[in-house]
Amino acid sequence: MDSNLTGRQREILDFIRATVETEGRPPTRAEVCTAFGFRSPNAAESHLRALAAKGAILLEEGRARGIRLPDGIGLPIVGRVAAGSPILAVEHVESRQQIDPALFSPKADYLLRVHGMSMRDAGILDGDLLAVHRAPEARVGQIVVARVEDEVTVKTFTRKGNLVSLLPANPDFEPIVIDTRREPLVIEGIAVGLIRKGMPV
Amino acid sequence: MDSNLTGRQREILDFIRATVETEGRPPTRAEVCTAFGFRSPNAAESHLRALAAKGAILLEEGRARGIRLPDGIGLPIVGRVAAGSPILAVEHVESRQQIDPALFSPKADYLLRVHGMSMRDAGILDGDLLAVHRAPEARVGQIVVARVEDEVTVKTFTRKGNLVSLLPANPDFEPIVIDTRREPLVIEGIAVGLIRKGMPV
DNA sequence: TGAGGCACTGTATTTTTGAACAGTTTTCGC
DNA sequence: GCGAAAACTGTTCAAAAATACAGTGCCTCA
Repeated sequence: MDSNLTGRQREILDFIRATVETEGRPPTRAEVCTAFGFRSPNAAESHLRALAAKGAILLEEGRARGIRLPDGIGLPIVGRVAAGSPILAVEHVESRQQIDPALFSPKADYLLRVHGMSMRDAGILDGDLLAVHRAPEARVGQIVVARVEDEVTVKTFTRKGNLVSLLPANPDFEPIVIDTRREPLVIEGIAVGLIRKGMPV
Repeated sequence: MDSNLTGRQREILDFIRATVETEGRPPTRAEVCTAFGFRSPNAAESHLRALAAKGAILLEEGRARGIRLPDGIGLPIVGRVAAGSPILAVEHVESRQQIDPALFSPKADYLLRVHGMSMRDAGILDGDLLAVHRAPEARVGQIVVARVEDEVTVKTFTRKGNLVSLLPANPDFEPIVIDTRREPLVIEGIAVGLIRKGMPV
């Protein structure tokens, strides 16, 4: 939806987003012009048309500031991940949650629904939404989302040379040890926070 | 700031908030008129003036939809609560967090910063932000924020007749038992969710 | 009881915006 | 080096929006 934009169109879209964020309303054509130094309102107009044609924005005709940003997208909630497909593939997105990614730091890229109790002692329970920042690498001690043999798992990351250990936080579970010379280990991201909706009764 | 508004002014302000929420931009005078059935744009105009005079909104003159809502306040984060003062007293509010209260259900009224590990086995750790819905009563099994002898504590609520037990979720801690005929027990709210910002390293 | 604030009607005028029409320059794939 | 899309300039005009001015009815409070 957002991907096939030209560089300039992306800049314009970012400006619209920023304006909505900081001023609480979309910009006018004229405001786009001053922001980018255009001398003709039609420069803005045609960019908006292009963005609307690509579905990046919606234009309501005849209304002042009639630019709509297609819905508050929010963070995707990723459920069970099928083997061999990327974690953010559409079929894994259960729903979306309207949350500011910058609530966490570094920013969260998605929320992973946690299955099982293997991280219980780290206060990560079954059903929790783990806020994950996409990152290809991790430091020792960080809680990571990793993919091992096409299984997505949440564990604490440690490493000794080529030997990576993924540690559970629950004595009922066994660590996963991987020799990275033989088996590939894909870090999908690092945990940056957690959201629990509702409390177990 | 928000309190000394007339009934009608409050309605108008709520409408403005709703419009920003659903449409992503503030309403025009004309839109206020149609929403309330006014026949004169000046009805809207004077209400906006009144709201601006009371600081409930900011008006930018000469701009279409030039209504600004003074910043999204968000949920208060309550830190340590001093003895004898209400939990939402200003001096307890560490800061505020821009989160939709309706993320949780029932809605969260504030976020309580958790101190200590007495609820560890319920996945509630030191430093977590507990989303709390204000409620004067609780059902057995719910995790509550309670005030006992001027101490604010988070525990699981149980009751047998006049005997209320507040159970920790950690064997290192002792339950608190209260005879409600003798000691008063104030339920400040029930836990409806949890947010953890950052992960222990 | 009458002065003042609130909540409106009604009309008019100016700005701000959106949007159409007609062109020019640049970039880039082919 | 041709042609098309992208990225603009410049001008114009009508609709949308802000805003001023002149009133009316109702309620409250002194």
